[in-house]
Amino acid sequence: MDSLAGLKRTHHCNELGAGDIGKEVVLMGWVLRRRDHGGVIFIDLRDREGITQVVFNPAVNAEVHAKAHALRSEWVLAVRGRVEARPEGMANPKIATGEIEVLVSELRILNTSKTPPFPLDEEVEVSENLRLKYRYLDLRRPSMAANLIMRHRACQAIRAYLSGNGFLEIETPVLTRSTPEGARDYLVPSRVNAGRFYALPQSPQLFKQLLMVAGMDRYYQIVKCFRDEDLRADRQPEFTQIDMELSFVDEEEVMAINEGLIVHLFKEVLGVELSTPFPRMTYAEAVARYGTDRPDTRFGLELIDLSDIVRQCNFKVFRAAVDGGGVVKCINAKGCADFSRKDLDDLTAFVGQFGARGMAWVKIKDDGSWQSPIAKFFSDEELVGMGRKAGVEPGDLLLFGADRPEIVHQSLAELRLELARRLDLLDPARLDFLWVTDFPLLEYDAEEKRWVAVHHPFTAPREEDLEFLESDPGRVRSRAYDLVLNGNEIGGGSIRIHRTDLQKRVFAALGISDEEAAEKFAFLLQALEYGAPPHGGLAFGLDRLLMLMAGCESIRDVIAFPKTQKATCPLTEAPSSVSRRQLTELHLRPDWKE
RNA sequence: GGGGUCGUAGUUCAGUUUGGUUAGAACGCCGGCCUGUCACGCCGGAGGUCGCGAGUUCGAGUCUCGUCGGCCCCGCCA
Repeated sequence: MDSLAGLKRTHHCNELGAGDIGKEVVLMGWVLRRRDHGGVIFIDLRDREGITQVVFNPAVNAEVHAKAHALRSEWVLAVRGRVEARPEGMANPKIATGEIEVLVSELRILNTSKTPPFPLDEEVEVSENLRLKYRYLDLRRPSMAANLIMRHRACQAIRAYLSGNGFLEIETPVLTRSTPEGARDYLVPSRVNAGRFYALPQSPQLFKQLLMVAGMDRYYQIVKCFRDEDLRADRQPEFTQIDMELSFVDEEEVMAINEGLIVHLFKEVLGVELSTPFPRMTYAEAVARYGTDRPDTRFGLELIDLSDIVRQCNFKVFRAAVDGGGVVKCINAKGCADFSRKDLDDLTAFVGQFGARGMAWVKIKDDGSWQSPIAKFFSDEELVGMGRKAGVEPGDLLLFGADRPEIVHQSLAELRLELARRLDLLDPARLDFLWVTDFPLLEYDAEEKRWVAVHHPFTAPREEDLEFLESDPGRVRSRAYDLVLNGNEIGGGSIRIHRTDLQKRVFAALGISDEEAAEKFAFLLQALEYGAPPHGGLAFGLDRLLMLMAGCESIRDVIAFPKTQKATCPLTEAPSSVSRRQLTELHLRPDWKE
């Protein structure tokens, strides 16, 4: 093994090109592949940035060539040599440095390596568990390195933009207090205060409001947040938000500044020019047309409301749904009348996951007649009415949902996406941003038998709806807004309540008593009494945003050290058990078996 | 808490439907040959608790039950 002493790297492995021919250079990196011809030996040398072919020629330097015979995958090398043009017709267009190679005159073996447990050349998919266990190897793979480089550039672009727009980057505590509402907290026991616990923040929500009261005017932070809930492809127990808050603004200004941020980010990182303002849609319209508050607007297949038409019909399922306060809606899958019985059964099972108890369908035949198990239940007038409203043409397929609105909306919204996947309607090149506004302030939680905040309890209600806060809470709209990209919620925020009296009224509407509010939120209510300015903000889910920008299927691919679906880390084997003594110090008595 | 799916060589997989000789392939690895390759090529070789545990059977990678783990989803995630 050799020393680095006296040798300095001159270039990364992506840098050299035809313009460098003749230069003496020093490269350092890992052996990606070796091609040993017995005579000449080629090594693809890889570092974070790219790949360069280095050549050992026995005719040029027999000693160095002999040494190179021993090289194996992932050994760490320093090479000194001259940049040479590749022989005529030997250029490799697949790599950035493909026009040249480095003819090595000095080889130093800085470290050897065991044979890696999986190939690092991206030719085969490797199980994610193994990748996570050897994440330091997985991250050497060019695509993963590129994701982390992109993440860095995104964070730099975000900081530059926000700093340039008067935002201060201010850190908030990670050890803070548990507050009711929202996700389950990660708790940290206090050694110094027996029986007391810190909570890791679900978001810096209250601190950023306090910073507004403190006169900081504009705050941002790229910050870790923690939620102890079950994981998904786009959900990790710790994740990163771009968090911000602004004083003396209304929702228009918050949205305008964030459109600017997104435009800047996509230009800097992806070189994509976006046009603003982004389209907007109210929550009510989004749910009515798409069944969801985060519609993917890259394709049609919108929901069509037939409730009024079938109100009196003879099909019991439809009539009962409407009579019971539900709705009947359909999707017109244009040109899908050739779906087989099995296709329809699959789709019925698919919507079943979301609570739909069945799925009626109609195929429109070439002569315009309806082929359907349920057609016989409808009058001509009803058939004509439905057909007209759904815009049917021969060859179309109508798929129906009839139930409580939540079930119809969720199942048809998911069905719409499933159809789009099957029909290949999701254009990966398109970036459809959409602001969704006018969310309801509260929704009724049947399980808890009380009203809960749709966004969070500090969201300001719309002034003109305030009169209904006590009499008809579900009717009150909030000053909240979400930003949606291709059907993914990438950010959300609101104008906050900045007056104590209103905050107390909202707590009351949420069934939080004065005593409980005083106990849990005293610091916030008190702060609002000392000249809190009008303020509002927004937070982006950075991991999710980067996942979409990188075209990945999972946020794990844009996080250096993510956790598995069971919230474990195969690399460190966290979470781990701890010593009896540590528990005792924390005043915890275990009730589990070792 | 629930549903689905996967677990076989270092890796990616086939074999499981219908139980039956010595569990295969490709890549990787090791050795040999090879001076223009770039997923180099040619020859040879090593490498397996079939996730784990019970059960059924003359016999289990294959069937049954349980269990552990990965991934996807529902619930949950203000």
